[in-house]
Amino acid sequence: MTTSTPGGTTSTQRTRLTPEQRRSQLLDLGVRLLATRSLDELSIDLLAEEAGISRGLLYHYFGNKHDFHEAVVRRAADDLIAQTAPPVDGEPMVRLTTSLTAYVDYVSANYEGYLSLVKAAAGGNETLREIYEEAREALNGRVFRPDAQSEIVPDTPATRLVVRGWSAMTEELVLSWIADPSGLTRDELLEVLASSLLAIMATVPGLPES
Amino acid sequence: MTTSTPGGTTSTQRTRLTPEQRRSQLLDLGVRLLATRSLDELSIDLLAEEAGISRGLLYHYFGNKHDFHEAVVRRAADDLIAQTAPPVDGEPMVRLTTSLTAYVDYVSANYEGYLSLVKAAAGGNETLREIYEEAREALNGRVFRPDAQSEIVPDTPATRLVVRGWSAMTEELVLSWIADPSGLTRDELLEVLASSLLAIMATVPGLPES
DNA sequence: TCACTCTATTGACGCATTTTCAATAACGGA
DNA sequence: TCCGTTATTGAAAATGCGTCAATAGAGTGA
Repeated sequence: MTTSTPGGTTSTQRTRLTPEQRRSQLLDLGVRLLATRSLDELSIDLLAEEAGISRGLLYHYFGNKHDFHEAVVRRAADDLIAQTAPPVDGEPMVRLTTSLTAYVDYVSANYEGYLSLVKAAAGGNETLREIYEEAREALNGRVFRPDAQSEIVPDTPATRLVVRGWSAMTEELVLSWIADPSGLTRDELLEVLASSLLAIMATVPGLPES
Repeated sequence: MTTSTPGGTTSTQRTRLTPEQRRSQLLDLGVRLLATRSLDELSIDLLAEEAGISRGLLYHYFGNKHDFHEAVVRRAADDLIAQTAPPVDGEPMVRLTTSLTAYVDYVSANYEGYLSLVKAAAGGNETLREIYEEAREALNGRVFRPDAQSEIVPDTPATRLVVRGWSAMTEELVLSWIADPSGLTRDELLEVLASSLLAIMATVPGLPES
């Protein structure tokens, strides 16, 4: 004799949203929660409670915990790329500076979102790393110019490598600076970032004069 | 009727080690296994099987899975610091170069161990990050000189920040270079790393002439 | 205003993995 | 050779992920 009355005495009050609203809510929440915790420190229980939903609903929208994480990271990455797009034309260095400024301001404004992205990259599986790599590549690619000779940096294996390094430095600098801005103003930070790209490039052996 | 004969027919053969030996074995194994998997992809079952022990024993030595992870990361960090210690005296730049060389060679030789350290840092909880921070700090500190005026870089908030950035670049460059060494020889890489530290420092505003 | 349909949402169950703990057996000393 | 200490075990409890049939909001047509 199986009494099947889910809910029991106190019938729970449901709030029914459109799929897009719910999905969006969950992703936003995920970005926030995953900025400070790692994935396995985040229980579905907590997530569901914070969102005010049942555990089951998460599985309706995202297949499982990892897929959810992936979706969260992808949202953070897309957001980053979209909001830091460089201007289509102008002087190369001006374009770079503009893009850099947008990057610094974006990370300042979306510290949590950016952290969930970065953390996922190092800690996570192949897919997560790919999402991060893609975002990183999109940012790095702005340093090179597919067209014309107006590129800031010549495109060789060595410079590709070094730009990766500069990119890592930029990320670390911006995150650390936000955590403790004493020592540099925002503009000084930007100046250091832009100048150091050129300065570092000058140390790479065997490059044609720019 | 509860037959309580653990082991059943085939009595298992135990190998009894001293606590230090066992701890060491488990940590080494952990470093190796966590280089390619993330913590939740590593089951205690697998770990126990690889080590040739029962699941229970792991909990005797390390309280739980996370504590084990922490111990693994701490070992990797200690190892790194010990093996890349700079010479006690000599020209500042020579000491730096020596230490840098040791760093590059260490990461080359211990790619897996270094990866478990780095992955843990970014992906993990507060404690893990602290362990990484500590190691990073120990490495960065070598750029500054607590004594005398023979320091390579003056010690100010701004330079502290920038050295962090340079350090992140170094890590990224070395890891990427190991993954794909085309483009630069080992010596060229070292040259780029050392020179770029100076080059980047030159871009920091408001520093006394060195 | 009232069925009626569609589907967002739920809660309990099944399963895998972690964690606990009393029982067991290897080693060293007398 | 016996004995005590403690490294080690295995089974059972606890915890957390994932599934699924059942439930209830919200719009629609009469």
